[in-house]
Amino acid sequence: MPPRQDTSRSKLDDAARAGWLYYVAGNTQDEIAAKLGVSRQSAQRLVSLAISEKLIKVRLDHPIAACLELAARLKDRFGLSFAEIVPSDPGHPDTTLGVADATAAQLERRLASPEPTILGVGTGRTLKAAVELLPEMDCPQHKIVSLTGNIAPDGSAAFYNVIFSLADKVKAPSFPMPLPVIAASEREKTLLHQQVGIEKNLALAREADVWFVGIGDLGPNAPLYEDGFVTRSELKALQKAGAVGEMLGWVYDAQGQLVAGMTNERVASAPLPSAETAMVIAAARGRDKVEAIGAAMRRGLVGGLITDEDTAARLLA
Amino acid sequence: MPPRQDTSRSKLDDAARAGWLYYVAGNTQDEIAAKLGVSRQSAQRLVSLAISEKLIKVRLDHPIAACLELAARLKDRFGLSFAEIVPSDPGHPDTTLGVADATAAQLERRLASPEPTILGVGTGRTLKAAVELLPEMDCPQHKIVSLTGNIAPDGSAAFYNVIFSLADKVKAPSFPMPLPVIAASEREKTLLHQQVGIEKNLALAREADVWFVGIGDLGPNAPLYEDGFVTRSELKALQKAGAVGEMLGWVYDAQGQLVAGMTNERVASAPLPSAETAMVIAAARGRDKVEAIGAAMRRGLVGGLITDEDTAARLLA
DNA sequence: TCAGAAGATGAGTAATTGCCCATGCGTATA
DNA sequence: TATACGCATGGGCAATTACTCATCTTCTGA
Repeated sequence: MPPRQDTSRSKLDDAARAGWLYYVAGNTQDEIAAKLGVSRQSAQRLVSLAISEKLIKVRLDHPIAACLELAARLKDRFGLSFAEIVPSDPGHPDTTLGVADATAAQLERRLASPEPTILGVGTGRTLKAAVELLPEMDCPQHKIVSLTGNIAPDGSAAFYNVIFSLADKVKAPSFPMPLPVIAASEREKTLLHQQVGIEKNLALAREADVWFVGIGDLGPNAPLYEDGFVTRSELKALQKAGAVGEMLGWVYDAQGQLVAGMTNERVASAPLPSAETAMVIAAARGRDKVEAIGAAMRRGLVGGLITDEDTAARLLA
Repeated sequence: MPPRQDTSRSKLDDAARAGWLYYVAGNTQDEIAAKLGVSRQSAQRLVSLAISEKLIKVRLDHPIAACLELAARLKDRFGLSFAEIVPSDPGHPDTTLGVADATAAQLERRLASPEPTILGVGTGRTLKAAVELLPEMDCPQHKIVSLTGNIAPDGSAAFYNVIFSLADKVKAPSFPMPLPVIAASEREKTLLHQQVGIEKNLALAREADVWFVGIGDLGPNAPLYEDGFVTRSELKALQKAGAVGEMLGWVYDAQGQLVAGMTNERVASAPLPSAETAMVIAAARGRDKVEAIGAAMRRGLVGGLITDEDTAARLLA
C-alpha cells in the first residue's frame, strides 16, 4: 500500500481528472465513474473535492462580472440584503445613467408581483428618471405612498417629486403628502403632521414593505441647496455641523447620525425606519455622493443599494 | 422601445449574471430565477446560454501527475523545450477538446506579457477553437503575423483561418497574408511572394518570437484534402511519396523531411524555421496524427507540443 | 393588414446530482 | 487479542437540472 501522501496525492489527481471531465469535457458523473473505474458516488465526491480544493477555477468573461463581484462585496461589507451595480460610463454627463434603469427594473419587478405591496417613494433626480423608464402597468393591488412633502419653498409642486407620475403610470392608488418638504418651523411641522390625512399617510409609510429613496450629498452642489430647500447659510451651517449626506431631507453626518437641531427639526418627511422595519433601497451614484452613501450604509439607514461600478469601487476603498 | 441590439445585449448580460450566480456564487437555478425575476426555466436557459456563449470559462488548475510525467518524457525524448499534456477523454467526439483550452491558455499567457512579441499563427481547427476560448484582451504591444495564405482554392476566405478573429479579440495589430494557401504554380507563388506587402510579412514571420501551428495527417481524412487544398489524386501521390504529415501546408515524410517537388513547390506559407530560429509550438491530438506529430518532433520542426494524454502515450510507445 | 416564420415561454417529465445513512475495512489502543 | 475509532464506500432518496413539447408572442415580408 502506498503511504498516505501518495494516496492523497493521487486522490487529488483523480479529483482534478474528474473535475476536468465534468466541467471541461461535459461528462456526467456516471460517465466519469465508468472512465475512472469508481462508483458514481465516488465520482461525485471527486468532483466536489475538485471544487472545494479550488482545483477548478471558474471565471466569467463578461463586463458584468466586475459588477457582480462589487455587489457581493458591498453586501458583505455593509450588511446589505440587496445590492445592484451597473457598469460605469466614465465622463458621461447623465448623472443617473444606468442607475435609473436598474432602479426602474427593480420597481417594475416589485410592482409586477400580484402580492399587494405598500411602496414608499422619496424624491430626486434618480427616482424621477427611473419612473420615466417604467412601462405602463396596471397595479391596483399596490399602494404608493410619498415619504416626503411635495411642496417647494416657493409654494409650487416640488420638481423632482415622483409619486404622481409613478402612480399614474402604474395605475396604483397613491398617497401623496401635500405639505412642504421642509416646514418653516418645528411647530408648523408638528401641526401639519397632525392633520388626519397626513397622519394616515405617515402610518402607511411606517407599514410600507419597501422604500425607494435617493441620497443627496451636502457638498457645494448639494441637491437640497440647488433645489432651494435650504438656503446657502443653512447649507454652510449644516456642513459645519459635520453633515455629509441627506435622505428624504434628513441630514446626517459621517457616522450616519442625524444632525441634531437645524433643518432636521423642520423636515416634514416620514421618519427614517430602523433597518429591520422596512427595506430601504437607495439609488445613487457619483463621486460626490460616495461619502453620503457610505455613511448611510454604515449606520444601516439603507438595506439595499443601486449604484454604479465606479461609485461601488470607491465605497469599498 | 429599445432596438434589437439592446435586447440581445441585455440578454447576454442576464446570461452572464445567471452564470455568475450559478457557478461563482453557487446559487441554485430557483434562486437565480427569483433574483432575476424570471421563471426557473428561463433561468436555466440563461445559465446554459452563458455556457454556450463561452461567457463562463472553466480551467483546471492542477498538474495532473500522469500528464506531467508524460510531458517530461516527451520533452526528454524529443528534445522539446515545452510540452503540455491535457487529460484524454476517450471517445469524446470533439477533436480539439482540452488541447484547444490549453492552447488558449498558452496564447493568453504570452499575450498577457507587456514585452512586445511577434506571434506567428498558422491555421486549423485546433487554433480556431483556441482563439474562441480566449478572453477579450488589449495587446497593442504585440504583432500577430499569419504564417499561411488565407484564400481557399475556391477563392473564398479559408475557413479555418484564425488571424482576424485573434487580432480582433486581443486588439493587436495583425499581418495577414492575402494569397492562396497553395498557389497554382511555383511561378505564381514566387511572384506573389515578391509583392512588397507579402515580403514584409514573410520577414516578420522570420523574426517572430513564437509560432503557434497545427499539424495535419495525410491519411484518408487528411485535413489538407478535406478542406480542398489538395485534390484526391494529389493526396494519393503525396502518400505514395511517403508523406505522413503537414504543418502550414508543408508536407513531410516519416523522418520529418519535406517531400520534394509536388505541392511543396507551390505552398505559399512562410518557410519552416530551423529549430533554433523561433519557438514553434504545435497543438494537435488524435490517433491519426501520432505519426505526423512524431515525425515533426524527431526532425526538430517543433520545439513545443500541446497534446492529450492518449496521443502523448502513443508518441512515446 | 395578414399569413408565416422565428423565437420566447411555461408545463411537464426524465435525467442527473447532492446528501444522509448504514456498512465494512483498516488501524490504533487498552 | 478485543474493542473502538476513523474513514471510505455504495444504496437510496430528495433536490436540482436538462430537455421536450405545445402554446403564445413578435417580427417579416408580401
